[in-house]
Amino acid sequence: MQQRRSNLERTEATRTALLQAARALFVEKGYAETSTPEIVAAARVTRGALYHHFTDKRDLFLAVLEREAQAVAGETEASGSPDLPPRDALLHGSLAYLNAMSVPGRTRLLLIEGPAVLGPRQAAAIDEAHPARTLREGLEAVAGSLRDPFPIAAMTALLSAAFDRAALAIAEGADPVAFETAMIRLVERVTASG
Amino acid sequence: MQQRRSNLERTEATRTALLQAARALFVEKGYAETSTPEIVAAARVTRGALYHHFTDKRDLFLAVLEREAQAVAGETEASGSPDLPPRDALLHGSLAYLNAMSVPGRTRLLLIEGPAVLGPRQAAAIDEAHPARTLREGLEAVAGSLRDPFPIAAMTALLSAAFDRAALAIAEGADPVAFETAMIRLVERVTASG
DNA sequence: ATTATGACATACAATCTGTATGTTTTTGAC
DNA sequence: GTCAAAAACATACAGATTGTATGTCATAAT
Repeated sequence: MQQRRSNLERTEATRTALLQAARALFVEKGYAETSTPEIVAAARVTRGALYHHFTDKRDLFLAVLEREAQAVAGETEASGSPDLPPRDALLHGSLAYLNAMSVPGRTRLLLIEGPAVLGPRQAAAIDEAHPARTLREGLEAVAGSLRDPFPIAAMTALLSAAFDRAALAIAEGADPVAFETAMIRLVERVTASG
Repeated sequence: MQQRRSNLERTEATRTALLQAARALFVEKGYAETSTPEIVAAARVTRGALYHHFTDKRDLFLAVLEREAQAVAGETEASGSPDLPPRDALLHGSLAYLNAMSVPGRTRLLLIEGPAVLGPRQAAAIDEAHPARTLREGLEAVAGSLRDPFPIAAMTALLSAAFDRAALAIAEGADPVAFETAMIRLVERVTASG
């Protein structure tokens, strides 16, 4: 009755089953309120499998997060419009990011649970891997044409936080248009040459 | 050998002992990694006392948070400078807030653990009780003199998020001046009439 | 075919949380 | 001042959770 699957296939199958089940539960109930017995039950595996593939619950959570962050990166990048003037590219990317973050559960995982479970440092590192880095590069691209410059790294962090709050608010049911408008306004004002 | 303390004194004493011990441990190790046996040991009480005064661990955490939020409110308000023009008052209050948030542990409690433990909704409610409300009122005060208006509620949320990130970054060791500069720049640009 | 390795499965020890049930102070009436 | 009621604890306990240790079975390597 055995399927005669290769080890690679077995690993792949149980890992993704665990990641999907864990993601759903972490989104629904949060990290702390989700138990490993629940996760393995949903994934139809045993705890032995979990602890074979991940060092602990936190490690599983980290894997879920990295996967999610990569999905965000992919989706925003996919919406990339090449050969736009820097400032327009920045504004365009802003909306793409908010759109990518509107996938259910994403804000809770990346913006709420992540920092608490992994600590602000590691969470910031994950953010810096793409969203924050992209934003910073966008700001650098327009900074050249500004009269009085500003601390780019700091401003990147501040705008990044604003983006995240906008995503969070939209996910919580706030009016998307209002937040998109406010966010665009913010970026426009900051990057205005005047 | 009994001290013959009144019930009010007893309650007050153990409650503050618990709140102080809990605060220190929550700051040091986070909410999840702090156990109630640890807390009561540090406070020199028993778990019975804890569960007599608070319904559960989360309730104790909530009490710690509200205390901390009130301290922030008090400190920023104390630095209040009456009869300043609205825009100057806003800028002045901005720095006061960042200053108040620089008390060790405050960012971790209010900005990291809080949202994760209580959920973004309740955490936002605590924020709205003073910092966000103050900011919104400040924005409303200057909004009148702006050419094209913006969604004030949304903009309040975004700037509030930026403030919090600045506070967090400074607490993590980033250059305070850079972040204060960037933050002031942000507020100035948004509230600029042009 | 046989052995080694990877992929699990099961059992266990240590904790932790919340509750239930005692015990000791205070308090309030008499 | 005495005594009952209530508040303020203290102790014991049940249930659940985490990580580990150990055992088993499928796959891979020789």
